[in-house]
Amino acid sequence: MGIHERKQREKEQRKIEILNAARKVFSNKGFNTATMEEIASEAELSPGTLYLYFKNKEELHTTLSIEILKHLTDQIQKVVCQDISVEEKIERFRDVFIDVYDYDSNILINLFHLQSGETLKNLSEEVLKQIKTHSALAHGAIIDVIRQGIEQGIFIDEHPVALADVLWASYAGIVLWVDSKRLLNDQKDFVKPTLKTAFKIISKGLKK
Amino acid sequence: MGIHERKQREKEQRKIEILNAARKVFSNKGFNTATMEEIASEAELSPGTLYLYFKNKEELHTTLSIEILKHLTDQIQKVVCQDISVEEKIERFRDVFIDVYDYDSNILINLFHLQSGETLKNLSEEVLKQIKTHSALAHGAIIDVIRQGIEQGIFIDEHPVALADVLWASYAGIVLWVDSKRLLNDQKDFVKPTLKTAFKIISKGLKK
Amino acid sequence: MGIHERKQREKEQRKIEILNAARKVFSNKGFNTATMEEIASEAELSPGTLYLYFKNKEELHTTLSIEILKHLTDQIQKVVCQDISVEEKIERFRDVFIDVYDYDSNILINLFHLQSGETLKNLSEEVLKQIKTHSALAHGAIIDVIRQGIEQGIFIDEHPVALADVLWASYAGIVLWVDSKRLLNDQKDFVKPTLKTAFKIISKGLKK
Amino acid sequence: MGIHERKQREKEQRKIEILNAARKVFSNKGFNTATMEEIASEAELSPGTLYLYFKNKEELHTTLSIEILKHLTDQIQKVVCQDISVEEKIERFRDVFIDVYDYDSNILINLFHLQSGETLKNLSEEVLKQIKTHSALAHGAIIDVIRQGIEQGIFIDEHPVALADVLWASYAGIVLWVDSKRLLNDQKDFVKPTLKTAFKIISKGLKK
DNA sequence: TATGAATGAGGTTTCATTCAT
DNA sequence: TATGAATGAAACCTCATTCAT
Repeated sequence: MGIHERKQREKEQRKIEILNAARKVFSNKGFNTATMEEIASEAELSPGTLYLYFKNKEELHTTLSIEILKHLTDQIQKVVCQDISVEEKIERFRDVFIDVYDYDSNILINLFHLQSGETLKNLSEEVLKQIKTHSALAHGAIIDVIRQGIEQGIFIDEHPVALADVLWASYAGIVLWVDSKRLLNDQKDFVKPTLKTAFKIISKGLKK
Repeated sequence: MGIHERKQREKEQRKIEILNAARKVFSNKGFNTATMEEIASEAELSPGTLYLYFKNKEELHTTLSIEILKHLTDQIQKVVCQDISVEEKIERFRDVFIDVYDYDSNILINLFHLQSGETLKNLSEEVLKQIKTHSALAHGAIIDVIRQGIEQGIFIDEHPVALADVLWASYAGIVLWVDSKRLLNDQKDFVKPTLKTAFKIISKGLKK
Repeated sequence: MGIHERKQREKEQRKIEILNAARKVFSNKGFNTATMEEIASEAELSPGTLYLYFKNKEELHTTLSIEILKHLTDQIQKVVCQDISVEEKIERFRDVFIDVYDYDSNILINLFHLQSGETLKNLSEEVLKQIKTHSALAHGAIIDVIRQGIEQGIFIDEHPVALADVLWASYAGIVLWVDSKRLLNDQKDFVKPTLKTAFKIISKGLKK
Repeated sequence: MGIHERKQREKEQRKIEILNAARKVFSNKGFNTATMEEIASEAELSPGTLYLYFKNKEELHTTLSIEILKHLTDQIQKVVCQDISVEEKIERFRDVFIDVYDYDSNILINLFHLQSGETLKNLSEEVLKQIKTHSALAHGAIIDVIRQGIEQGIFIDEHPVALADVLWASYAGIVLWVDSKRLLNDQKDFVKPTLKTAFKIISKGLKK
């Protein structure tokens, strides 16, 4: 490995460290309450260093959010390609959400906050476009599966986009909700069971 | 009516005007981006006056949120007392949400934001307690209805609290979701149909 | 005088105080080295207060500069309207410069710095337009007088705009120069004589 | 040539490269707006390297300015030694200014900015002394020529220092002025004619 | 009670300078 | 000698809150 390559890799590593620190602090405090100094301190760097890797606070936050959205989209698209039944795919969607929540619960929270109106208003047009694009991919995948279910006569005969919205939004709502309950009650272990119950109910509701 | 009473009433009236202004601004901008000056201007008052009625920005915001929570709780409790079947009650819950969203969509958005972890972390213990209390009432009402459904053998045999969580969280998630789509796409009219579809699916999923 | 009027006047007064403080500090340190805190301190105000009267540092500085430019333009235009000979008008121009320098030497220094390329680059289009407009008025007045001189066969037969440029630029250069000598040598009293000599030479050079 | 000598020469060469880059950037942006990183990038070096050759940003800038001043002084002194009439010497002064402006217009601009009060205030005592010394040489040369003119009865009978000041300051003012007009109007070609007209006027004004 | 000018703490961001490699 | 990532001090600016009127 050449010296240039090594440096490049170190730089990437540093960027990841900053993103990790930022994810932690943003998740704990939210965009406005989090401070760059706190993120720097969490990353064991000085404030100025953050600006070598990200143009400003907003870009740091958005990079984080888009990264999250990409990750989820990838996982969902993988499910669609699998050679399994429609019902199993819906179950895999559930597993994707639960896996991602397990891996880093902040990921999902952050994503769903991004998609709430309040946050959307402060983003640049260009970033909004990226989010729309990636969201469209994820939802497109879900819609495809639901459409298959309707065509096969398994699911109720509604507009597939509306059904996909319900599916996605319910997941999102449940994740936000159980997370806030976790915070309020300092309990941690009822998230997964609740998610499973939720999915079961919604999947069942989708069927004819 | 004595002069003291009249003064008291005027004071209450002024407080309501401030809350109305604050609700508008907080809903448009979010807690951090909204400024006290903006709220004062919306209420056609000076910034200083706000502090005669509310200790600080946080208290103003929280008063608002609790008021919203109370309103929803009231409506839900009214449903529970009605002499109708379990299934009809679930349908009424849906109508309550839709009515409240119709009356002021920001009310619901605000409430669900309040219940997301981000906002919760910045509240005082005392306020958290109030929120917990009122939430408990609303959820208790929903849980009761679901428990009845289970006892009557109509609903699936799961823990009623989990089912209530799913119900509530799905509603919340769907409201946030459709609201963000509304903001992104400048469309307004698909909120109610989507909500109805969502309720239909979830209610159906609850049944045996 | 009504209470509103009095408040308005106080506000104007405060604005003038800030401009005075700013003029002092900017003249001492230059735009970049001067700090808002220093200006605030000079005005016996807190930093935040400055922003109640001026949008930002740049606007404060530019307000100052345009004020200066306006003042000079006014004085020059008054000379043009007087019923005196061309040669006397040129002499009056000299007196205007000397008077303004006498009244507040920083005024002229600031103005000529504004017109140096370095400063111009950092201004907004709108402000540049204002400067161009006011400059055009002042130069227009000077050009008119010179044109009269040429028409009357008193001045050399060159393009009046070029002659006006020379006149103006020489004044500016001499003011900057003697001011820097004043700073370097801590002498004060050779400014006015030098200015007079300069004007005499240039006026003489203009003549046939 | 020994290895030590060669190294020394390389070092000098590198220093000149840095000065060239710095001249370009300072001229474009001014002292405060220019950044060391930009200068380094222009010189195709890393920021750290600049500090091997110059103690800090200030010293880099001042070295540049003094170099410029030296250059102009050299040219002017050469004129003084020539075996030509007083009037021709004054004309040569004009040519020196025009040549230097032609060679690198930024040189003159930079020099005259250095001599404006704003810049002077931020310099160390030692550097000020150097500037004073070199300025004195240039002005001394000009004063000598003017004194000759007075002694020969060609020039008006004023204090030669004042006349030299007028000459120098007018040159400086005109260069700054036409340069700012060039920037404002994106015209390039009226500098030299204006300078020539200016010199003609001032030279004529100097004569009896 | 109502005002609104003033405050000043605290946040984001820049950039001259350093130092380990 | 050369690098360039990292530093951290210091600047601009905002806005919740106060207080004299």
